[in-house]
Amino acid sequence: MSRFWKPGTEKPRIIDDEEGGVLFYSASASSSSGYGFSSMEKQRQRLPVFKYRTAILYLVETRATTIIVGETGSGKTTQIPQYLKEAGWAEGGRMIACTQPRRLAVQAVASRVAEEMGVKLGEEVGYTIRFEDVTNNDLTRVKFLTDGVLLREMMDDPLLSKYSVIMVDEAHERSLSTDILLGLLKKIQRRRPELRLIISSATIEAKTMAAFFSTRRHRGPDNGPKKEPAILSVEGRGFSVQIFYVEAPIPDYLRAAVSTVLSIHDQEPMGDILVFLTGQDDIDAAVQLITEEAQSSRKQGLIVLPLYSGLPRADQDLIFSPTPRGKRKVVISTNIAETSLTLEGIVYVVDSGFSKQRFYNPGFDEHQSEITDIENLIVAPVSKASARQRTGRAGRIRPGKCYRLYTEEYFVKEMPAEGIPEMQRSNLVSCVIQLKALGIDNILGFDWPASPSPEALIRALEVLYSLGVLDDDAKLTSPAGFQVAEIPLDPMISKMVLASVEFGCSEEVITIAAVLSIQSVWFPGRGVQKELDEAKLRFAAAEGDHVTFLNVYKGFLESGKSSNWCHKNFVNYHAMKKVTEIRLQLRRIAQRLGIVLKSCESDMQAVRKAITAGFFANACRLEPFSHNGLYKTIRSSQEVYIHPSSVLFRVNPKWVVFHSIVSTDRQYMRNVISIDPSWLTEAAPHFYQRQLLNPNPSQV
DNA sequence: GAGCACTGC
Repeated sequence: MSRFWKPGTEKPRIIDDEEGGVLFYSASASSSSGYGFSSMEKQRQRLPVFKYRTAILYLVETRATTIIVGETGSGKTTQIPQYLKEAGWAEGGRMIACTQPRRLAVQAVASRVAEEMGVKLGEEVGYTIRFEDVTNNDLTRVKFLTDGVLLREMMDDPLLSKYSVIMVDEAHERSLSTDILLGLLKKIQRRRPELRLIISSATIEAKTMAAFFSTRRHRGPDNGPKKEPAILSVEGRGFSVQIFYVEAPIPDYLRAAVSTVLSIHDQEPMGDILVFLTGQDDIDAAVQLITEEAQSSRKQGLIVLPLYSGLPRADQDLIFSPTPRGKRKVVISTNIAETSLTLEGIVYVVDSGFSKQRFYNPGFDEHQSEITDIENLIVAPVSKASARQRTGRAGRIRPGKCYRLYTEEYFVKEMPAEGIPEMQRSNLVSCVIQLKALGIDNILGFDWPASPSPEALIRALEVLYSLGVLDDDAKLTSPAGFQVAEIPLDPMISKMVLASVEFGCSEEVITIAAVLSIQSVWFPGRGVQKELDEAKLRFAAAEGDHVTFLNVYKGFLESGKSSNWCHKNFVNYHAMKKVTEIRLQLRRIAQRLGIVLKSCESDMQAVRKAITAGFFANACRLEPFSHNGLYKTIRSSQEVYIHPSSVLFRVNPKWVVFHSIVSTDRQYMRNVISIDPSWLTEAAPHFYQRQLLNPNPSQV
């Protein structure tokens, strides 16, 4: 392999900070390496990361793990994989991998890199995301993929042996799959000392990450790479953003945001405004208030647009249309604009300091009044890291301004430095089964970048045990456990799919599984509620929502997958296309697993039994003499109601199972199907004892 | 008769 620093040039300078074996590297100010003359090369050399090229390659060669802290615009994501390739890390049939948390980013980065390298996408440079594998086994040397896909690859190749370097990008986001991946990569490193890791993060939290990867206690052979990770900091290329705080805490961030927008419009030069609020309700209200205020005070030139993921596609696209001359665009957004979408042309950011965050309470205390074992969405303060990210959105085209709707004292003294990793805020059922499938037996002792609570892990193990996926020794059962792990769905849905074989309705249940893994089959939008309700009635099935989905899917197929048909029936065309994609993938996996694909035609009892086999833990009984539709869960007697969007709303069958709960002032069951209670004991005799089911037989 | 931050396989 070639050497990475040029012979005769100065060796990279390394400064030891004497803390935990972590090294900081400081690049010499200029880089004189004259290489490449094309304009593409010149563009590449102008990126901030370029002057660290030698340093990065030096560290990757000498260290098992290198942590790169880089702000946006540093060029690290597109350049580092190319540096590695140029330095020979993809020689001898080996590959360089670079992971991203999101599909769109994978596609965008891969095509950019292919373009810079002057190769056809899918050959030397390729990418893999769910449903799309644009790689070539013989040719691809640099591969971009989502971290979820890399995790799946580990099921076939647990040591990821074809990769010489794996770069995990956006690690600061601490997503569930990034954290699982990091934990597993650390394990792989012990077995494969030649494997190099690059962890790329936007925040200084890098030190925590370095501590995680530091393995000085287990000294390896002296000839291998040094085990202590190095941290290298690469500056970004954003413009400066001036930050303003409120002087005293404000009671109502919605109104404060509205008035801030109006005064920016009054007093500041042209430039678009991005406002971060928490959710659809706040955003729609703010859009209306700003529009009204602007009209009543005859302010001209404001284009106010909402932005959240539930918005119809066409409305989302409005955000990207260029602002007409003399106008000012105001985008009111959830934190979708913090990471997933980048808006160009933003000069002003207004940050409420809040976002909706998922929290999970595994709930073992039976006396607590709040509902447990449910993921909840709660409005909570953001972290400093998020606040900085939001601020940075104002400095992409020229120096900008950021208005924080909280005090500087709050920011400095009270705002947490980092958000809580998703691992510590989620139900871990999927996560645990993935580790089990990779042969990690001691889940409680697994070395996580951020340990989840033992309660959450135990709860996940319990659920998997009750599904028959884990045995008494907490090992995957065969074949059910291995099959459930192989199916890329929530384990309860996967179990439902497996059970459908015995009831002869796998074709129908696979459709239901696909629908349950997307947001909604219905077209979003509150303005057309009445029409949507009427449209739903055309498909409504007495059995419940799952059978209703089958009717929608059937109609969609009979229309020839027509977008026009969807439009007429208030069905979301993009969602239905995704359903057909997921369905195809599931059919392929089912065939590989030897699952018999069979339709039960109109036998909906078979379908309901299969659903019960996966979701028996979500069984509920209507309270006797209940006049307002109060149900109680069988497992823990928690009070729940059927959501008004369900076709079973006000129908209130005696026994139901639900797919999920939305928790507001009440707990609402979403996607509900009526069942016969005897199916519960058939599906999970160990879980339901007969006496629990029939405390009062006369009322059943 | 009510309300869904955001990803991903």
